Amino acid sequence: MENYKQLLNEAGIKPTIQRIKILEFLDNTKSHPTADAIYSALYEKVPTLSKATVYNTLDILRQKKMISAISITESELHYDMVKERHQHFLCTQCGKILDVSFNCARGEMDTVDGHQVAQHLCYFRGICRNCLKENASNKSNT
Amino acid sequence: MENYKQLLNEAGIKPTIQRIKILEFLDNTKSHPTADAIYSALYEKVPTLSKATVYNTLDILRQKKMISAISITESELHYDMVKERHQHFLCTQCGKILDVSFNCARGEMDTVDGHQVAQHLCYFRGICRNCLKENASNKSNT
DNA sequence: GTGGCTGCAAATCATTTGCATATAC
DNA sequence: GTATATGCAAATGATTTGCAGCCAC
Repeated sequence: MENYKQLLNEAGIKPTIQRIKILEFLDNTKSHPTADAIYSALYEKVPTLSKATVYNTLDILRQKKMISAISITESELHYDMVKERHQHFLCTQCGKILDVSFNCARGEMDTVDGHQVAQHLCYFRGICRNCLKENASNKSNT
Repeated sequence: MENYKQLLNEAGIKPTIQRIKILEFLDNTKSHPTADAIYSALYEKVPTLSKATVYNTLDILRQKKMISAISITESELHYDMVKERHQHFLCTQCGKILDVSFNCARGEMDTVDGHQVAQHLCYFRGICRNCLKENASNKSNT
């Protein structure tokens, strides 16, 4: 926990228990949770936590580029701790959002059609390898 | 208008005046409007139009792959008539969403990390060339 | 006539805001 | 001690839903 406190301090964010817990949670999950999922997961440990604080904290962490938002589901935002460059894959069968390693050949480009690119997002949708496997074994059982 | 009627018929969608107008509007704008913008734009021409019908129509057109939704702003969805493959650029200064021609080297790939890719979305954010130009001329005037 | 489509209003869901209280330094 | 953060509840904004009336075939 000291780690996260230090990270927040370094970013100039006052390290309250709520913020530490949210950052810690994001760092230790691969599930790309929504604000609501974060709230639900932390509510037991920090019973006074409010959703407003979760949204507020997510906004601050985003401003400081410590986390990023993923809009792949087109309904609510999912959050991810920013680490190595990676992209996201939404399985349209199980609904999971997975990290995929994919580097666009022109991923480092700084202009497209004369526009200055600051950020480049890439999303994939399809069937994840887990569902593919299950589908295959279900089929063979029939 | 006959054109759009025919398009809808071919897709197996009953061509009501509301649906024809929405499709026509999407085909004739480059602004990637939101559901609300479509409603506002058509309200004069089709005064009985309701937002429920707009949302409903957009969903149907989307199911039939005649239009696509763009979640680049992360708040509301914008809509686009599906034509040649292109990507989208959000100008963080003027807020416009522009089409950009960009083909990812691996854009045609059908798997990433073993997951079967059905759809591949790419979004860019930055400053559009128009704003860049204005910024430059404002600077030189100072 | 009947089924599907529309329009209205109410409901829902994610997110934001206002404000009084609590907390960190 | 003071500024800042939190928590609650109400507000907002996008989207969805239920349902009665309407229209096309």
